[in-house]
This record gives sequence, C-alpha cells and structure tokens, in this order.
Amino acid sequence: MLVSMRSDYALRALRLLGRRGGDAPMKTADIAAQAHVPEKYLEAILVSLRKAGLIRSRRGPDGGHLLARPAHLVSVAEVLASIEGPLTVGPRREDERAPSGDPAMDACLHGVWREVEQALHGVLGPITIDDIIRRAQARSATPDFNI
Amino acid sequence: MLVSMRSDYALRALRLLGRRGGDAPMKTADIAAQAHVPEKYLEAILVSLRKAGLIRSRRGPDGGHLLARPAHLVSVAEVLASIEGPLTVGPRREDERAPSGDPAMDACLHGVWREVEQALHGVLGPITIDDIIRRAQARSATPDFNI
DNA sequence: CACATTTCCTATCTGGTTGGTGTGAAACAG
DNA sequence: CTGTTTCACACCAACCAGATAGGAAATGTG
Repeated sequence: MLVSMRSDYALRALRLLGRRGGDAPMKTADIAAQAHVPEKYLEAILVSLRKAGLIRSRRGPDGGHLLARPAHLVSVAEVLASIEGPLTVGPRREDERAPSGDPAMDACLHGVWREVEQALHGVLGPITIDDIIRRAQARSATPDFNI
Repeated sequence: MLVSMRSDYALRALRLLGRRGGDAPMKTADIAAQAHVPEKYLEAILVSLRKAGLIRSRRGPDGGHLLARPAHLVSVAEVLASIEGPLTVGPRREDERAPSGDPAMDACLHGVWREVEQALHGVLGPITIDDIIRRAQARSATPDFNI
C-alpha cells in the first residue's frame, strides 16, 4: 500500500495549516471538521507530526497547531516518513530476512529495492505542502480539469 | 512496505526457474530447499504466480513448475502485481475514500499517488527475471562488490 | 486398475497492523 | 480556580502476514 489513511489525513491537515499560514494556531477540532477526519484519530496523527518536528502545538485556550516551517520547506516524503516510518521498500526485516542461501541473490534484490526507494524520494522529495496547496487551488479554479 | 516476504520468495523462485531454463519442470520441494523458503508457504505463492500466468505447473510424478515465458519477458513489476495485487499507491479504498470535503484536494492527492505509481513502473517495469539472474551472477563472480 | 507422486484447495493459527473510540491527566489563559 | 485544549494510555474490531496441516484432484508408471 505504502500510503495509509493516516498519511492521507496528515496531508489534509498540513494543507489546512499551511493554507492558513501566520502564527494563529488551528485547533484539532477545526482541522477535523474541515478535513472530514475523525477527531480523536486526528489527534494521534498530529502528535506524530509534532514528534517529527513538522508542526508545533500549544495547549490551553486559543491553543492548537501550526506548521513548524514554511509550507514550501515541508516535503511529502517527510510527511510520509513521519507517519509510516522510514520510507523503505522491501521486507523490513532486512536484518534477519530469512537468507536465501545465496548472498549474491540477497544483495541483488536489496539493490533493486534501493533503486525503488531512490525513485520514491525522487518523486516525493520535491513535492511540498505548498505544492499541494497550490495544486488543489489550481484544480478548484478550473474544475473541468479532471477527465 | 510495498514489498512483502511473499514477493521476495516469488522472485527467488522465479529466478531459480529461469536459471534452470529448458522444459524440465522444477518441483516445489526443490525450489523451497534451494531458495530457503517454507515449502507449504511457497506452494500458495506458486499458485498465485500460475493464476497470473507467469508459470505453468504440471502435477503428478515428474511434475513441477516452469516459466510460462522466457525470463527476459517477465518483469519484476509483473511479479509484484501478481503477488501484492495491483501496484497501486494511496489508500486502496479510493472508491469510498472518506472524501475530504474538497474534491480539488482529493484529485490533487490522487494525482500525486499516480505520479508515484508511474515512477514505480518506470523502475520495476524494465527489470526482468533475466536481469535478476544476471545481476546475482555478476555479484557472485566479483564478491568484493558490496561495500 | 492400483499406486505413488505432486500440485491444488481449504481451513486454521498466531501475531501484528489499521482505523477508530474513550477516559483521563497535564498544560495553559483569564 | 475554571474552562479549554493538547497529550498519554488503554481498548476494540477487523483485517493482513507469515506459516502449517489435511486432504482432494490430477498424472505418470506398472
């Protein structure tokens, strides 16, 4: 799958935070309402994003969440890594990966998975939250753009 | 993860089948032994590969499995698709994907996942079982090649 | 036909992940 | 102190991953 609902939710939330901008934090409840994400579930996702350093959170009245960096400096690759763990391909138990008996074959497959990982970073690294914001806005401006 | 143990096992098995070549089928037990894969587990994997049309199987004495096509015409992308299902990225429940309330945002994210899928096919489409066979052999020939 | 061989089908098990909810503690402003 | 809001923890049902077991179906040999 590579991308679960959590990542989808995280991107929706970060887009809202980035679109609002400024230093006014946004409450979990507001994000959940605007992004149609279950509120309690979103809470845990936001905690992950905070632990990864992508957002800063403040509690108490008028608390909430805001981007830790400008939206054009947060890549989708980073977001996925924060939520799904390291963006790696291939059996994650590479350390104790049930060796095939042929080390050359093991190294060969490992090399293929590394190629895939590089391709993923090549695509998801340059795409930022700011790109997401602008792409979505472009689509909503010209709604005949989805065939 | 994108790539599970099953796919790893499938590639090991297909490599053995392709390396042997010819029209002499290879028994599940032999594949399992040479590839260090649990035999009963490999059985199910081979059934998947057969249903996908990648191998042909014959039962009874002197039965076994052999590649349905030459090894250079079987891509790793095909193998993964046979085992993991369609090589798609993003929430698999794209049909009933908990709409975000903003169709433009939905379409935007969907576009990103499509980009990733194309990158995956760009990498895994050209790599064939024959490539795997030769890469592994090259590595075993020059064992100082893994840093 | 009887028989051994080998693939194929189905069921089952254990553990982990996913998506989601609930309860309450900790921080924070007025 | 009081209300607000994030944070931490426990819990749940459903599903998937890896694996094993038993037997049915096919197929070649005598």
